[in-house]
Amino acid sequence: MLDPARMDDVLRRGGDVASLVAAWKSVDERRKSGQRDLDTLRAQRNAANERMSKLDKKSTEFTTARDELKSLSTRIKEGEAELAKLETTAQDQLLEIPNAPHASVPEGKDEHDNPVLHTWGTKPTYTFTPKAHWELGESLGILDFEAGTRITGGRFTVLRGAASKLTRGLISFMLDLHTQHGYEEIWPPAIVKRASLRGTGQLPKFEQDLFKLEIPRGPDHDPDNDLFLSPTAEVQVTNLFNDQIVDGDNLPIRYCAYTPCFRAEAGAAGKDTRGLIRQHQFDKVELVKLTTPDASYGELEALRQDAERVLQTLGLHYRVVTLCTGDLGFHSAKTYDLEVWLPGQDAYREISSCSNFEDYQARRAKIRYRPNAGDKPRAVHTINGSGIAIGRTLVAILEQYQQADGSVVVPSALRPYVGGVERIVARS
RNA sequence: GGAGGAGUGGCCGAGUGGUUGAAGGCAGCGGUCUUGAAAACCGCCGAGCGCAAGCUCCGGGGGUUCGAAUCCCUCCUCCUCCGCCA
Repeated sequence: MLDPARMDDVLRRGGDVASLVAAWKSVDERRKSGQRDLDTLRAQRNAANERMSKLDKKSTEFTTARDELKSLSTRIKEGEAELAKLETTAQDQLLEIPNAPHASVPEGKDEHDNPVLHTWGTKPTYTFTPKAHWELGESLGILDFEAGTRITGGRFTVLRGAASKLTRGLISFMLDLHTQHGYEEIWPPAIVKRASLRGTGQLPKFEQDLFKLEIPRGPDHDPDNDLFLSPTAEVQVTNLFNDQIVDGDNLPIRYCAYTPCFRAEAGAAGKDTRGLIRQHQFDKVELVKLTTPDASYGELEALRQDAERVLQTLGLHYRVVTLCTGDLGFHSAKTYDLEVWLPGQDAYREISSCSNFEDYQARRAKIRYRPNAGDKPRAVHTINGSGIAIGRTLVAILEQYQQADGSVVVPSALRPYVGGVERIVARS
C-alpha cells in the first residue's frame, strides 16, 4: 500500500484519487485520536491491575477494586470495538489508493501519450500481404479456436502440433536464457489465496478480473483463504517473501518462473476477440526482483533489458514505450511496455510489461529487509516484468516469420528447443 | 478421508490465570583482552502504532475473567500412523 507520507505524490494520477486520499485522511485522523483515548484508558487499567495483583484476594479492598475495574473494562471493550471499525475502514480505504508515479513518469491521458523509449530492429518487409496469425494458424492446422470454444468456451484455444511444440520450446528457451543471466528458476502453484493477491495489489480492487474457485466451505471459513486462479506469476513469486524479513546482504534477489495465467477479462468484451492476443488462459515467463530502495531503478532498467533480450535473440522487431501517468497500472510507480510488431495487424502489441512497484507491494505483503545487522527492518522494493508472454510470442513469430507460401520459418535460436525444426508447413 | 500430536522473538526452547514482552541457549552487534584471530568475560539485541507518555502483538478470529501466552470455541498450518492417489 502507499506510504502515507506520499499521499501528495499520488495526486498526479488525477481522476478520483484526490477524493480517496481526502476520505482516508479524515478517517485516519479519527483513528489516531481514538487510539490515543483508548491507550489512556488501557494504561489506567494496566496500573490498576498491577496494584490488584498484590492485594489479598479475600480482602474488601480487592472486591471493591474489582467492581470498579469492571466498568472501566467495559468502556475499554467498547472503545476497542469502535477503534477496530475505524482501523478496518482506514485500511480498506488505503488498499484502494493506487501507487504514486515516479518523478520520471511522463504526464499523459492514455496510451496515446506514452513516449517511445526506443525501437529495436526494423519492420520486416513482405512481397505479399502479411496474414494475421489466426489465418496462418488455422491454415497450418496448429491453432484450433473452434475446439477451444467447444471444450471450454470463448477465449480458450487448443494448440496442436507445431504450435504446442513451439510453446513448450519457448518456455524452456526463455527460462534457460534468464537463468544464464542470474535469475533463479521457480515453479510455483497456479492457485493463490486472497491474501496473496491483496499483497501484490490485484485485490481488493480487481476481483472481477479473476477466476475464483468455488469450494464448499464451513461458515467460519477465513475469506483470506479464498482461492483464485493466479492472473500472473508476479503474485506467487513476490509472495515467496510475504511476512518475511530478508537479510540485506542477499539483495537483490532475482527469480524467473513459468506459469499458466488466468484472467476473466471482464470489461474486455468485443476487444481482440480473434486470435490468441486476449485469452482467459495463457502462458507466461515472469521475472521478479526484490531490491533495496536505492538500487530499484537500476534494477528496473536491467530487468527491462533482460526481457528485451528474449525478443532480440528471437529476432523479433519491437519498440519500448514508457507508460504515462494516465496509462500507468494501479500498483506501479513506473512501467515500460515492450510492444512487438505484428505485421498481420499492422500494429505494435504489448508483449511484456516491466514495472517498479517501489515499496507499494512490500508494504502490503510485509516484505522487509534489514539494511545491516541490528538495523530496523525496512520495506524492500519489488520489480517485475514479463520475460515474456508465451502466446503473444508465438503470435509474433507466426506473423513476422511468415512466408509467401503460408509456411513459417522457426527463429534459429529456437530450433534446438523444437527438435531442430526449421520451418512450419501445413499438415498434410 | 480416519486417528493422534504440535504451533512462543532471526533460530532452538522454557513457561497452565497476576512486574512474562516473555527464562535459557545459539546467531548477530558493541566492548575488554590479544601483534591479529580464536577462546573467555561484560553489555546490547523482536515488531507495529504514537511527537511523546504510552499502547498493542506468544499461528488467525471469537469467548470467559478485574486480569490470558496460560482456560473455552473455531479456523489455518505443520508432523506421525492408516487409507487413497499422479
